[in-house]
Amino acid sequence: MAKGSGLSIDTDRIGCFLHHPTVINSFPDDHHHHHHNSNRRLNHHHPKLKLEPMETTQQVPNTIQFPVNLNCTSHDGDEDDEDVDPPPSGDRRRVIGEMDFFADKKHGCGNEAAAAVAGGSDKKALDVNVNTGLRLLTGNTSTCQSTADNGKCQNSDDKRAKAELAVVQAELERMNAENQRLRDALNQVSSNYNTLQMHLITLTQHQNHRDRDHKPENNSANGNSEENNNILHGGFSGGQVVPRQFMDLGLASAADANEPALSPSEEERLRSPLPVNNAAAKELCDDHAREDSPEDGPNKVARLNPAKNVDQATEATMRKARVSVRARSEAPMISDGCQWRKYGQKMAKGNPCPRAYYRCTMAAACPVRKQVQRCAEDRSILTTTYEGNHNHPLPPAAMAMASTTSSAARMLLSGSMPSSDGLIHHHPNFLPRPSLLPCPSTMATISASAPFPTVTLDLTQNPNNPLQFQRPPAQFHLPFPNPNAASLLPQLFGQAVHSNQSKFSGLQMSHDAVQQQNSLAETVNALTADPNFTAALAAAIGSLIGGGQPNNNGNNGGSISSGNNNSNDSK
DNA sequence: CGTTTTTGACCAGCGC
DNA sequence: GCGCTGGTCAAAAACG
Repeated sequence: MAKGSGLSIDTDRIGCFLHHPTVINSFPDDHHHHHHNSNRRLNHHHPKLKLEPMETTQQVPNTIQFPVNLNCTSHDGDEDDEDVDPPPSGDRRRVIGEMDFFADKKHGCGNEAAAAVAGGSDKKALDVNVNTGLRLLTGNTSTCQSTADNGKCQNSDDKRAKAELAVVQAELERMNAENQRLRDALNQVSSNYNTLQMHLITLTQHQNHRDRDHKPENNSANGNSEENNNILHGGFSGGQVVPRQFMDLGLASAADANEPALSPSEEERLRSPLPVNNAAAKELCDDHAREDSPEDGPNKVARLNPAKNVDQATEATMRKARVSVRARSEAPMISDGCQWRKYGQKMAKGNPCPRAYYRCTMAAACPVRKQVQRCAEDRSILTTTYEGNHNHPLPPAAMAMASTTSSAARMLLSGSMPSSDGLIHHHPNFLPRPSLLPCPSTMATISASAPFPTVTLDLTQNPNNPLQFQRPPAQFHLPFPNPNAASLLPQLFGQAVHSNQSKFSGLQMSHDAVQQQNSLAETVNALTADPNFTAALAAAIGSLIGGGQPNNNGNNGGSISSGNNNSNDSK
């Protein structure tokens, strides 16, 4: 409705706006943060991962089948250096050599094999420096070399050596395949670990919340069974902890007190690895929405056209989930690796500093937006609020921030926060890796009372926080002594993500999928591995791991709880 | 000249 | 219904 008063109101605000010296051009054009082209390459061929399978007891018997030593496999010039490092003179090689020896003898051609090794053209096969067993073999080669049939023997042995080389190469391929399978298994285990971790956290929160409530009605037959059902199955959608806002938007849990228990198939889906992409998350949310009886409010629309509008509602909810990052910075905007375009600036109530609105421009229709505003009380504090999920691959520099905010948002959407008091501080016990996250609980706060579910990461409270941005020598903004530190944040994030990617290298996952697999916890791990990186940031992020749903796509952000419940924003 | 920023206007939600 | 506020649009201006 074109409220006629709009003009005067806006004009008034504009007037206010103009009276503040910080308003005009307070966000200069320095925020085109192009991708930091990381030189870090994906560690797709981790030598250790490749070699380990060969050391397993399962591999050794296979080597027995090969008549000739496998030493050449370690020195074959055709090999990928990354695939096979020159192994140390370890037990495996010795074992193989000895096996070769006996294998040759078993075939009754021990001397021939030795001759092939000794007189053969493949000098690589002579590499017996670590192989005592082959030393014995080579010691017998004089017989063949000293005979008149030496040439014939050599010719025959050359062929034999070639054949053996082919066999060895085949074995190498087989081992590579085995490595690949093991990597896949490792990835699967890692993924399952993350999933279980998140489930555990959620269940812990459920339990904690239930203990706090002490609601007698929870003991009722239905409620109890439903709750137990969900807990037993690791469902992360405990109804009691889902903020009403989400329910209204179609994300409510099926475990809501009045809701029937999940169907087996749906339980299975909830049990299985959490959604790793937007589609899956949406699907899951949609499932929930389908089970929810529409409430008044936003779901009125969904009642008219459930399938379509539930999607819309889900999208809306995902978009409204926000993650806010507060950090000290003299710069107008924190570099997060993404490209943003400013589309608006507004004076917000209670804050003389304008709020700038940006949208992601890395893809045509990327719905991600962010708001940037200085804190009224302390203008050295910059609050950046992310909202929405990226619909495009992210550069490494942006992946970590996106993953972080997405995880935080998904924690909100997964219902892993209480609904009653509206504002909670994450308890350290909820953190998967408490030792890594010695943060004050106030570093990460969740607001469910605000119009939009909001997570706030406060990076300003730790006095030792390296993210205390120094006055920038240039445009940006980071807390590192290095004048170029400004660019380190995204790179560090990117590095963290990279190191995660390496874990999934064998899965041939898409860029998105990799991101999706990356848990926030892993990100924190990687971050904390960097001694220069802020423990406070890790702590803040880690405090969100609880529901952290690794989702590449995701920048979600938010603070500001539109309702401006963030006192520091003081709008 | 294409892209980005600025900024007045518009819209929707909410409270009274 | 009206006023207030947050958020967004879009034409004009600025920028590179």
